[in-house]
Amino acid sequence: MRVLVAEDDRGLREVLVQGLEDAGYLVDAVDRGDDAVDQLKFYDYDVAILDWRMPGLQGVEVASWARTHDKPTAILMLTARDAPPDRIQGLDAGADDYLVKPFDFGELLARVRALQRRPRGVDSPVLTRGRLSLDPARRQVTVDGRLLNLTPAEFHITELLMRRFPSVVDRKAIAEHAWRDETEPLGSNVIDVKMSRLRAKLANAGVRIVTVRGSGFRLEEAH
Amino acid sequence: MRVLVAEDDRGLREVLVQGLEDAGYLVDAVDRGDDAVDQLKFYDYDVAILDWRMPGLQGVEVASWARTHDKPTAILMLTARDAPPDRIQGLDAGADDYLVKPFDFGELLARVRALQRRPRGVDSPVLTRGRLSLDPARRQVTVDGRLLNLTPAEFHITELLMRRFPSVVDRKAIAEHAWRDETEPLGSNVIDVKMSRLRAKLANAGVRIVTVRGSGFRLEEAH
DNA sequence: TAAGAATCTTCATGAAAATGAAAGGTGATC
DNA sequence: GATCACCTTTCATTTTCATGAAGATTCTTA
Repeated sequence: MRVLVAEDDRGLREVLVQGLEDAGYLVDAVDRGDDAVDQLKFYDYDVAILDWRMPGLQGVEVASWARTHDKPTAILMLTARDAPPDRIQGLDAGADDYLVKPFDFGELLARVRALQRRPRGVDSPVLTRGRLSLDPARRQVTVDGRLLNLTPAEFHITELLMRRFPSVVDRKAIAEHAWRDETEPLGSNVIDVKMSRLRAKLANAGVRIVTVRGSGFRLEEAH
Repeated sequence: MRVLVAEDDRGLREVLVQGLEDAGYLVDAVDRGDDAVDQLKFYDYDVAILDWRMPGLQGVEVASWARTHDKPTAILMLTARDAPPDRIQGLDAGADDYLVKPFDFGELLARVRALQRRPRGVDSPVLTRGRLSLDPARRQVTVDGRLLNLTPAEFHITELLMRRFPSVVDRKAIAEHAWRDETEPLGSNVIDVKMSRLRAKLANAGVRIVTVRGSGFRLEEAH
């Protein structure tokens, strides 16, 4: 398992490197944010431990760089700041976890283990497909920056189709994710009606809802 | 997106439910660990928020149940205990994240969003034979990238033949996999009809359906 | 609190696709 | 060459899906 440590405080950096190596990890360390980006360019790290504030680039900036460049690396942010807004910013920028300094080293190891355990893909906080993008935090859907006006149900369905892309999403899953009582839509044709409306609204979004007869629906990038 | 809340403190539970619903989630709430397991059995939640200690089953126990039963749900643990050893135990039991009470609600939402990004399950293994390939997740079959238009029954049969390759698949197995009531096709010649149509569609797929008289059918790579 | 707007659901209708029964043909096996 | 298993095509039926419109419900706002 390969781990990247980006921390400008020399003492802490050495503690991290030593401790992680003792725990059996292969560790590379840098002391600047831009150096961290360079490392991420060339190596596939399982986990990157980033300090919140560093020379060069901030931790958040490194995180969102990694996300926008589809890096498979899980990101653990270290921060001295304990104010929630900062943490939220970190998480929404694409960090997978964070830890407030000072921290217990055993806990850091546990969090690293938790991060490497989940097969973490490369989902940026904002889902994008074709010209369409969906921001879960803001609950907004845009096409080329132009805001789409979706109803709650339509939003849920769109989010589900985007998250499951390119898989087929069956009616049961749609019912579970977009209705409080999931038995309700299954007896009627509500789902079909929603799909019809959604298709109309997504008409020019570089994306298309394909029906898979007998199975469900699937999102497809329009050619 | 569907979220499960398991928290025995009524006040906190209601705050969670209300806040999450305001944020657009569909929320189910229980106040016991064993009830949480029941819910997880029945629904595909995207995220489960579990209190550390609850009547019935502890949060950790629910987490490890979910893990051993391959549930796609991401788990966020709530704990009043701030001692590192406990946190470590929670993470190692299969929780994906945890939050120490009292917490900032905005941070909880950010963490839930981070957990939702987690890609679910295993990637669909694409079955390939000859020029033919079948993607179970997309429910589509292609020959050299060209999309084949198969009916549900045809798709099921193709999938079965490919999975069992190079074995012979008997009519009973075909009936079981492609029909809801597997006794139905056995009295008639429906299977033969399907096979005929399928053969036509697979004509140029580098693959052939061979009849094994008296036994069933088998896929064969065309030479 | 009541009016108005937005959203959701049901209904009706039409179209498209999939299915299964039937009938006649083909080829292997004894 | 007779029989049996399988093949193929046709066609009527059934299932599934799409969509417009209207009524019902929920939410917002005055």
